[in-house]
Amino acid sequence: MTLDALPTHQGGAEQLARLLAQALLAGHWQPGDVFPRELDIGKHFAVSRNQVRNALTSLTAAGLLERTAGRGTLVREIGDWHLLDPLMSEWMTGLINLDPQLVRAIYAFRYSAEPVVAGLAAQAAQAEDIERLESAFAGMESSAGSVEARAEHAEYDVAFHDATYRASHNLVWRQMGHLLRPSIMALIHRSQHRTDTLDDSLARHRQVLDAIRNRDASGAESAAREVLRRTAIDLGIVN
Amino acid sequence: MTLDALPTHQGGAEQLARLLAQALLAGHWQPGDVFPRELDIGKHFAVSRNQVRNALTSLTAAGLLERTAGRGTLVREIGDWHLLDPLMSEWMTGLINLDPQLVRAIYAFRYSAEPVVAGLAAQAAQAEDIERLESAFAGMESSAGSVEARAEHAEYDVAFHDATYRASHNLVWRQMGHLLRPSIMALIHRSQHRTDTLDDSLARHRQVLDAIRNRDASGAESAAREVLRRTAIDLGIVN
DNA sequence: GTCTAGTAAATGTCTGACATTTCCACAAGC
DNA sequence: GCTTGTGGAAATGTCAGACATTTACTAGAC
Repeated sequence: MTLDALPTHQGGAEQLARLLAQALLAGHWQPGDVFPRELDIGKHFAVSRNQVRNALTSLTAAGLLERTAGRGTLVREIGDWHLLDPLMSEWMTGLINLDPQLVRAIYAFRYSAEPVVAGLAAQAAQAEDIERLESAFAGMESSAGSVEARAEHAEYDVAFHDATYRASHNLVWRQMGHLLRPSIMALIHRSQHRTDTLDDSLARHRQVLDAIRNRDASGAESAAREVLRRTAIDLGIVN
Repeated sequence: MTLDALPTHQGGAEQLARLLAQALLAGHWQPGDVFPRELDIGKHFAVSRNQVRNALTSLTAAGLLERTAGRGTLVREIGDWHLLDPLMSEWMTGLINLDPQLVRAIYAFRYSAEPVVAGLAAQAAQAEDIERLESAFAGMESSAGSVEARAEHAEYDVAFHDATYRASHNLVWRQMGHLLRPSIMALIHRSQHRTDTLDDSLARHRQVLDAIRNRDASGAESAAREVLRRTAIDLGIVN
């Protein structure tokens, strides 16, 4: 794999890191491949060696690359990637072609975790948390009708789940929710929402909201599970 | 807070990053405080500005610091820390004086998550997973008697929990377990194990192992909950 | 008083040189 | 023939200095 296939670069080291990372996430290089040298990258994108090094430092920190003085830069295998690294999370945003294996793993995680989180939220939610959930749900409702508002609907959907994690009032879960944002977005974009299934999805979200509002922990748990069952159907994981 | 209270530094930028990060994790600086300037740090530890910048880049990536050209470096509040960053995980290893707020948050997360993980493990565990759990438990048993084997016992304890996460056969949970390693270690070191409580802890771990071996998901869930109740008592969170 | 220009101080960036590590080839010695 | 050592090439790692950019503060003009 050469650099020629990549789009032209514009901006600082962060942009360059994002560009290279997404190329790696899309599988443009195979694990074990040697990555281009610093000087070549710098020459190709017309940036200083400093910028290249800063970018490569990020990719290395995320477990995508392995660098050794004298040998060069190697591409690591998927199992070594730091999926929960915030940088990864950022790079995955807007990336639609996720590995199917990864999609299933993330779904399975959410199916096991999110009911618990919803239960915690029902216990710990405060007024502002309820407000966030309500406004996200209202956004989902208002953007449910039209087809062109699909992106907007996805935003509100993600906001709803994020608000749920946040309402648990646990530092770790909250971060988890933040990190899962792009994954959830990818799942939503993969799931084909027809209008009838959309109504069903809305109804299930509403039950989560109501249960949290009523401080009904076990109700929130089962409602969250129902939301994810709906997601599974839309994803084609089950029928 | 000045730099004078910190131990002397020896090694590269990673060592320096670790040193500064641990000082931050221990709460030596308050959120909002200004962090020492690059040149001062370099002078104090007798390292080049480059090393300092590399170290500070890591701390910034982990959400510990916020740097702005012209203003300087500020310490961010605990809610902004990237607790799930692998770097954090590394820095927390061997650190016994964790922020109490952090200890409670991590414990609360484990109390909500680990039962679910144990349940998944009971469903998905394969022969090698059971083996890992068994050998970890055997190590815990053999090192339970003597006082001098306390560090060894902690190792096996951590290995047991790690094996549980791994047995869930979910990529995300597995990484989660890996990231939680140092936190779990810190929790174990904080908990004062007397010999009588240690027997109790062992018995509860055994129940988790048995439930997973018998593919008893709900049994594993409640057993894992019991293990964490024991931990809570040892931590002094509850009586 | 208020706005503005200027100045100091901090982080960000570029550049070139040098250090260190690794691999490879080639030759010497047993 | 096999090992061993030695040297050079190539890659990343480190350093030092100058310069750029951003920010906050201050002094002065009006």
